[in-house]
Amino acid sequence: MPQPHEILFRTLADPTRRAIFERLCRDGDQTVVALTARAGVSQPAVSKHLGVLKQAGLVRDRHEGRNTHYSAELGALAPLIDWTNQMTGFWKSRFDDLEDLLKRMDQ
Amino acid sequence: MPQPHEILFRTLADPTRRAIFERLCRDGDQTVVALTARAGVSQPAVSKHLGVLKQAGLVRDRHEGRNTHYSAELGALAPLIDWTNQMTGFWKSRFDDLEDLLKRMDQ
DNA sequence: GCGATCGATAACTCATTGGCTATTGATGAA
DNA sequence: TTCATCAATAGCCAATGAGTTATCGATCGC
Repeated sequence: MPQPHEILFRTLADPTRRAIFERLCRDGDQTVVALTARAGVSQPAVSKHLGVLKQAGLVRDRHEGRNTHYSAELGALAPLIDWTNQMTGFWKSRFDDLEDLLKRMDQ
Repeated sequence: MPQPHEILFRTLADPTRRAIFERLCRDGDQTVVALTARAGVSQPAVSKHLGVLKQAGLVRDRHEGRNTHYSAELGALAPLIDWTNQMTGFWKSRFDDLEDLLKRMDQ
């Protein structure tokens, strides 16, 4: 399977899609109409974005009569956090290596 | 000005570009030829990616004779970390609000 | 000085994708 | 039952952008 952060970066790169996700994080559960009202794009566009977000595991949907409620799935952000930690961690490793080297030279 | 995380998501969405950045994080300073050797794409493509990364503040370049060395600028990742913290933070806020509400109902 | 290498730019192609309108299936209200 | 609303799908279009080859200025080694 592809690295878990791959799909997250790709999914969150689009501003409209990210705005929808942010809205769900800020305000919780939302129906498609509610989201469409503020998205600045058509309802089908919103539905498509929600489909992509769902595919990435970033949202869940819950059917209630003829309404569909979407909500953010914050746990799905974990690979993103892991990735940044790893990137900054690599630097620390190299720094530690340098420290070790200097220590060894000192002896 | 555009939100600082906007350009980061857009820049890091491309796998080839992200791989170049990861390589710089892992192994530090690299010339364009060295990066091209492992990138799986042509040298002009690598140069273009480095230009985009530089525009986003994610890398710095250092000229040394006819070689150009690039290095990762980890501080540029801060807005990404802030963004994820904010998203998860929103959830906590809503949870706190709910707690407050329940408390008030309890009285 | 001369040929070779480094890295950036130009010009182009092609696939991807985000947007739209139209439509349809499903549910709720009258 | 009938009409309206919700949300997803289909089909299309235009813009974006990642890749290519060709080239060019600059620097190094001989």
